Amino acid sequence: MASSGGNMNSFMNSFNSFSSSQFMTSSFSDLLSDNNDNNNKNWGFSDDRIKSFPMINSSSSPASPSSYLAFPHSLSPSMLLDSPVLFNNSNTLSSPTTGSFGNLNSKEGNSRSSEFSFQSRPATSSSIFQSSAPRNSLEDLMTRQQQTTEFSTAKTGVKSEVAPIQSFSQENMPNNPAPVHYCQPSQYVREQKAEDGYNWRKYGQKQVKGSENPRSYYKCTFPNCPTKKKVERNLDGHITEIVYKGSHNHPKPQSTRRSSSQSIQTLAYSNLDVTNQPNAFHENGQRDSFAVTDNSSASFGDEDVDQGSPISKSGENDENEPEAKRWKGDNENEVISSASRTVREPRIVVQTTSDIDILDDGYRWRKYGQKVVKGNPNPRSYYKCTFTGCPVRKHVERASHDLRAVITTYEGKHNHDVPAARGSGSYAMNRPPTGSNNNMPVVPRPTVLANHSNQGMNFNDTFFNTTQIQPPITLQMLQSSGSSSYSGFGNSSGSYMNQMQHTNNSKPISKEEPKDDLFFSSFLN
DNA sequence: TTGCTTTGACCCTGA
DNA sequence: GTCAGGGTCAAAGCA
Repeated sequence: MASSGGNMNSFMNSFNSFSSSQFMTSSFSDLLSDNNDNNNKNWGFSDDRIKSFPMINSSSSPASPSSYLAFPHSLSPSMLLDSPVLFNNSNTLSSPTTGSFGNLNSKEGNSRSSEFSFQSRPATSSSIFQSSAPRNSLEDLMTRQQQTTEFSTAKTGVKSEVAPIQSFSQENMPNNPAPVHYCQPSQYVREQKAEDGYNWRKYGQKQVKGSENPRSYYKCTFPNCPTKKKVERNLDGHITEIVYKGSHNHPKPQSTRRSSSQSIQTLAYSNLDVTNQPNAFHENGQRDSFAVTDNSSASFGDEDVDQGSPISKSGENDENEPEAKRWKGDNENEVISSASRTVREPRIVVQTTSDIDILDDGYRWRKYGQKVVKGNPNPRSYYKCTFTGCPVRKHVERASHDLRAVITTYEGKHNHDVPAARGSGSYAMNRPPTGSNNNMPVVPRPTVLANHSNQGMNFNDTFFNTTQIQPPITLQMLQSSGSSSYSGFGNSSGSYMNQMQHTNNSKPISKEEPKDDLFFSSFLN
């Protein structure tokens, strides 16, 4: 566990290491295989593994968007669409994470194309689909990985329940020379059905208000499997967004309909989250400056998970939360559950709605109050740790400026270990999004633990000093480089990464005025 | 016959 | 209590 997260430096190094050049020179299969080696423990995100994931090239260049969008000719984005991203990292802040790039295939630039929400998942599967990745590599990968890796969609936004993913169109990517390959709608649809290896049955479709894109609802056809997903397509029939709900309670079916192309292993890049996740803490109470949370890392192979990995189990025993709640992702209770070891200090976590489910700290909480606090029209839910005698409390509220962002504040520290039911040590690190199996799509999402200096302090009587910000990155943010703290993905200033810097900063950061630069810098150091 | 999609209606939840 | 919106149900149709 300790290693799973690694420290901030290692993380950043990983990022740096994962320069575009490296990525470009490494075959996709190689990357996957490497990840596979550790998938049981680190889900591909342990220290070195991170290198395999081109999150953001911190130092060099604002990552050209193109680098994230290029796909091998043989690999159509559609193949990736349904894949439940697996980054199961456990604490995935899943979501919004997704940083998925929807509509990559949309040349016309449909309505969705204009929205790019990186949702805190800078490193997306799309990253892996560098044009350099030869088809052979991909096929190899499939063969070797045997469906162990899932690729979050490049073409669509794949997000876990909690993670809203949005589209990422070419036109939104300045200087994007890399061609985006996409298949025709028919092909797209066909492949879309099998790309994640599971069988789905459509049980509904609806026109959602505010969007011209119809939303389709699918259920996993496996008996008693609670997994569902909703898919939004634009008028052209291209998927603009996919949201997975729940987790498969069975191995991926050895479907005969899976053609070689369909069997493409999707590599899920879940949130690269390093948040106040439990994972961030070592057994001895020390915590890394940076930890990759469940959400974050790349979780690989739902099969691995389903077939005995601790992760799958953790997902199943995840409180048996009602699906509906997780699906909506608006129930703060869901937020609570991650495998954190000990809340060493109060902290504030800002994450997107989709993250709610994933913001699981491993402890059990009981809601004891709710109220609207001045300055924020959104109600603040209050929770207490249910462990007898444990003084820890936390409250959760949505940011007034962005409903997708949830601010979680911890008070005090646990005087006990993480409830066994919540998972074992590995669980802490690899635990999939709440209630979900590892197959939940999660996007890598870097998160940083803030305030090392506070370590060891007794926060029992006080609320927080640290802030963790994991705001969703939207196209708007990207486009408004000047005014937005999230502006410009790949832009050294004001990017999502910048936000990450915050949490690493030793001094408290107000949520109102995130120090983006600092946040970003932390990854570079 | 089986399995899947379509689609209008119903249910639930929140404002 | 009412309304609106999202999610789900289930009958009908299709392949």
